[in-house]
Amino acid sequence: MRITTWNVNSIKQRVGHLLAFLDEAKPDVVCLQELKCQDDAFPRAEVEGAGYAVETLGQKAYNGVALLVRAPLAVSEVRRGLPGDPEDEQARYIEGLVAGEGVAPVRVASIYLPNGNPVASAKYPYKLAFLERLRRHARRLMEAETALVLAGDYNVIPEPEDAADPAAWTSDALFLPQSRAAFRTLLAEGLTDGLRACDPRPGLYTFWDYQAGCWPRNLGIRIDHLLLSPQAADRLVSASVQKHLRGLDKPSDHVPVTVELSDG
DNA sequence: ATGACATGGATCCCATGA
Repeated sequence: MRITTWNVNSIKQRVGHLLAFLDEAKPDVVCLQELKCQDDAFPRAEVEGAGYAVETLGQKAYNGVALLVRAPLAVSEVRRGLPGDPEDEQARYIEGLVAGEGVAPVRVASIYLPNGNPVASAKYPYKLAFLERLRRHARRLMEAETALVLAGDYNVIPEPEDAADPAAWTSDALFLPQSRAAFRTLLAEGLTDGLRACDPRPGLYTFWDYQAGCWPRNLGIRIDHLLLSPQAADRLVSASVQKHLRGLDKPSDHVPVTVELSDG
C-alpha cells in the first residue's frame, strides 16, 4: 500500500497536476492539505473518475484536507476534525480506516498543522496546542494497535539537516526549539518518521518557497512528514519524495512524499 | 550575476502562508 501526503496549495489550481500524479504514481491513499475551498467546490468527479473514493473537510479560502482512497481499497470510520478543542473551526484534520481484500487495515490521517507565525501572535500557542492535541489523539488511536499513519504538512523542521539554511529559520515558528520539542514529544509516543527511517541523508526537502529563487537554488525545508505507529513501521518498505513535481508549470510549493507499506 | 511569490476574496488592496 502506497500512502502519499501532498500540500497542494489550492486544489482548484492543482487538479491537473493531481490527476497526472494519480495516473503516473497510482498511490493507494493520498492525503491532501490546503484545499482552500469548501466541500462542494472540490473536483470530486474528476478524482472519482481516476478511481478514487473522496473524503473531504473543506473550508472557504483557507486550510482544507482530504483523503483519497484507490479502489479496490475502501475507507470507513471517517473522522473530521482533531479532538480536544470544540472551539476549533479550522479544517486541518481528517482520518479514516483504509482496508481491502488481502491487506491488513491502516488508519490514515491527513493533517495540516498550523504554521504558527507570527510567533508573538495567538497563532503560535494555537500551533503548540494543536501538536499537543495530536499527541493525545495519537496515543488513543495507538492503543487499538491497528497500523496508523499520521501524514501531512506538519509545519515543523525537525532537525538542522532538514533545512538548506537552518540559520535563516532560528526565530521562525517552524524551527523554534518549542516547536521541535513538541514534535519530538509526539514522536516519543512511539512514532517513526517514515522518510527519515528510509533515507538518512541531509538535503531531503519537501517545500521550496515561491520567492527569491528558492527552488532553483535548492533552498528547501523538510516539513511534510508521514509518522508511523509500530504496526505501520513494521510494514515499511520504502519512502520517497516526488521532487520533480516542483519543476512543473504552476506547481505547489510543496511536493508529494510517499511511503510504501507491505500488505500485512 | 544569480532571480525577483502565490492564492482567494472581494478589490483596485489585503490576509495568509512558510
